[in-house]
Order: sequence, then C-alpha cells, then structure tokens
Amino acid sequence: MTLVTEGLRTGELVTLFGCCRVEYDGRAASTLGSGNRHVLLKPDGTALVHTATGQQPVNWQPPGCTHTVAMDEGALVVTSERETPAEQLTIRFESLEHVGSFQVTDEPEGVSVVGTEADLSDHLLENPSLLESGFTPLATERETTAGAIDIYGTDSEGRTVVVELKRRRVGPDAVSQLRRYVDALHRELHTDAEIRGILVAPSVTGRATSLLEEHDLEFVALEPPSRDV
Amino acid sequence: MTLVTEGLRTGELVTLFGCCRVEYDGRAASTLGSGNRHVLLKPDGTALVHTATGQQPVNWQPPGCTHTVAMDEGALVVTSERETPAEQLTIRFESLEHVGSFQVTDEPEGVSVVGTEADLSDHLLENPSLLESGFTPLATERETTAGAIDIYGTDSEGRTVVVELKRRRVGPDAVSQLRRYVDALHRELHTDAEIRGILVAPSVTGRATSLLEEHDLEFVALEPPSRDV
DNA sequence: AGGTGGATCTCGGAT
DNA sequence: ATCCGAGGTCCACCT
Repeated sequence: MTLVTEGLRTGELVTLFGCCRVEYDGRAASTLGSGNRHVLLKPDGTALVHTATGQQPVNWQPPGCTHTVAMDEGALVVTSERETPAEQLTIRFESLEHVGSFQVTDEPEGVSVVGTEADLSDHLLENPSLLESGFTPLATERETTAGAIDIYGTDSEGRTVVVELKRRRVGPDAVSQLRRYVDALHRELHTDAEIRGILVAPSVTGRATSLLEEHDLEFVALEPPSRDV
Repeated sequence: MTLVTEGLRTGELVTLFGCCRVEYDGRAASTLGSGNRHVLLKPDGTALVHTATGQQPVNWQPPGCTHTVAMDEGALVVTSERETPAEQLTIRFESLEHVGSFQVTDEPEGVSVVGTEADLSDHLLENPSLLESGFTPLATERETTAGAIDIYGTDSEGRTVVVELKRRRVGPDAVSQLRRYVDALHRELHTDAEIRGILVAPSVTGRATSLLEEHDLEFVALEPPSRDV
C-alpha cells in the first residue's frame, strides 16, 4: 500500500499482480469477475488491467486519469477516474502477489516507424511514374469539403487525379472514402470534366473491387517501401 | 534469466523492467532507442513493451508468437516472433531492474460489457417506436452484397427501411456505410421503390449531416441503454 | 473541445 | 485463411 501510494506520488510506474475484481463505468459499463491479473499504473494517468491472454487490456483507463489507492475491509482498492467524459475504473484486490514501483527516467525520443502511409506517400511523390506514366502530383493533404485528399495531381492528359493511399490491403471503407473526395471535388470545381480517383494500396478485397468498378474508380497496387528491400 | 525461461516454459506471465532498446521488423519496421520500459510476456505469446506514457504499448507482438530469452555479451535479449505474417520483436536489456513470473490460474469468463452496439440494437428491437411510430423490424444482420444490415424492416407505409446503428457519435464513414447498404438493396430488390436509410446514433458531426442530406438518408438520435438509467 | 482518418490497429464472427 | 465491421478503440494532427 505505501509502496503504491509513494510510487504514484513520486511519478513512478507502478505494477501489481494479484487476484482482483474490476468494475468500469463511463462511456460504457463493465464487470469482471475474480481472477489473477496484472495491473499497470502509469505516471501520466494511464491504467491497464491485463489477463493472461490477448494483446488488449481487459480493462483500462486512458491517460489523464487520477489514480488513488485505499484499503477497504482489508482489501487493496485501486481506482482511476476522470471527468469529460466521466468514467471510473475500480480494481479490488482479494490477494496481492506482487507490487513494484519503477522510476522511468528520460524518454528522449519516441519510436521511429518505417512503412507507414506517410512513407508510401513520400515514395510515390518521389516516383510519380509508380502511379502511372505522366502523373504529376500537385499537392498533398489538399482540403475538400469532404476532407483532405492524400495526393492531388494531374495525369498526362491534364485530368484531375485524386489519390487515396493505404499502407495495407483495403476493403470497402477505403473506396467510399475515395469516392467522397472525388464527389466533393466535382462539386467544388463544379465541372463536368472527368476527375479520376485512384486507390493505391498493396491489394484490395473482392467487395472493394466491385465498389471501385461500380463507381469508375481505379486501383494501383503499391506497397510501402523498405519492406523486402 | 532462469526465472524468465522457467516462467515462459511453465506458461506463466512474465514481467520485466529495465533499460532496453527495441527493434521490430514485420508488417512495418521500427527502432526504439535506449530507455526504461516495462515488458509483459503473456503465456499466449503476446509481448507488450510499455513506456511511462500512453495507453498503447510502444512496441508489441500479437498472441501466438514464440518468446525466447538469451544472453548476448552479458545482455539479456528477449525475442518474440511469428510467421504469417513474418514479424519479429527484439528487446535488448542494458540493465534489468526487475523480473517477475506469475501463475495465472483460471479465467472463468471474460468481461461483460454493457452499452455496446448490440445493446442499442436490442433496445431498438424491443421498442421499435423509438425509431419512429409504425416501424416494424423484420431482420437483424440481413445480408446484402455490400455486407450485413444492422436492422432491416418496414415503415408505417410499407417502405423498406435500412437501419445502421452506432453506439457513439458518428462521422462520414458511418454515412457511407449506410449508403452502401441502401445501394446494394436497391440493386438486389431491383426496384425503384423508395428505400429509406436511417442512421441511429447519439449524434452526428457536421460533415456527416451534410452527407446524409446529400444522399437523402435520415438520422435518429438514440443512445445505448443503461447509461444514466 | 471537437473533427477526421491512420494504425504493425486488435478482436470476434462468419465464410 | 480471408473478409468485414465493432471498439469504452487509441492516437496525432488540425481547426
């Protein structure tokens, strides 16, 4: 108990393991019966409750919450809460096998990831012919009333081209997204001239292919760089 | 080292804390410089690397991976890998402040959540007039070529109604989803008769409202039950 | 504070 | 295995 309160007070990362029940009430509500779990309390107000399986925590509280620790009828009770939106997590331990508190010093810079959609965008902007011969990019993140177009440009015949990028295989949602942008451009340029919409991704699902054809949109297969390179 | 290998071998949940570098290569690739982190190795093959901030792990490996531990030039190195897709996580500790291994007994049943989309669906099916007077639900998860319609029914005048449910405030994506279902039904029933598409959610964003009007779709404000109840 | 879309999204269900 | 959509998604970025 003291270790936990001291750890939270001094901005340390606190870990607990033991048999507990968990209750949540906020954006939704949930109950979790008694069982052994690992609890992680971060100095930024994050709380995570992990069982033996699954990548996702079975219960959690996002950053910005306030953790408190108390004893109730001999049981250690950890609560984490916030307002806006109002939500509260309560962890009641029936037994406690382990408590740890660790100072986390610096975090000079975060993780650097390669192979994102931004990398795919850079790759295509440096080699516009990867889309097709004669493609000329004019802008990235070009705003429309429907949202920002990933890459905006013209083709060899001067037609407007809307490119939507995805780093992985895509389904119907990406096609709809592309369609919204093309429709919005038609409206804004109030032209009947052809506007081409091209989806760029490693591959597409069957329904997405049907949707593309249905709406006269195109697909170009392209993967984010520096995989298999 | 022995504690970790024994813990992994006997299907325990293993925790480590220390200064480490992390490398990932697989669906993408990432590098993480030296710093203090909390590592969680689950018996189902999940690996999680947490820094002091954020709800999401800075690096991870999904369930089904194989964890291995080795000493390399005096440093503890944890690797977690899988094939299909091929990806590998490598955690090299420069110092190790803590190692724990915990037996996780039963997990009788998972967490029970209230306030999901399914609850909203049940709520609406029990009280069809919440959508509008005269609404008659006929099916849930009705299949179309574009996917499954949340609730399918008819209105007081016998018109077909497609209902798309969302448990929270929605944006343009939900409108496009509804639109795909309505379009698909038009095609399948090959009728020119009116098919109404109704989005049911607590609220909608501005762009979503525009999209709804643009495509003659409707909105009904409704929240999942048992909040504020 | 809200809107929008990406993510090594994860997860579950269905095919 | 893939497809599809939900999620207390989280998260960064922008207005």
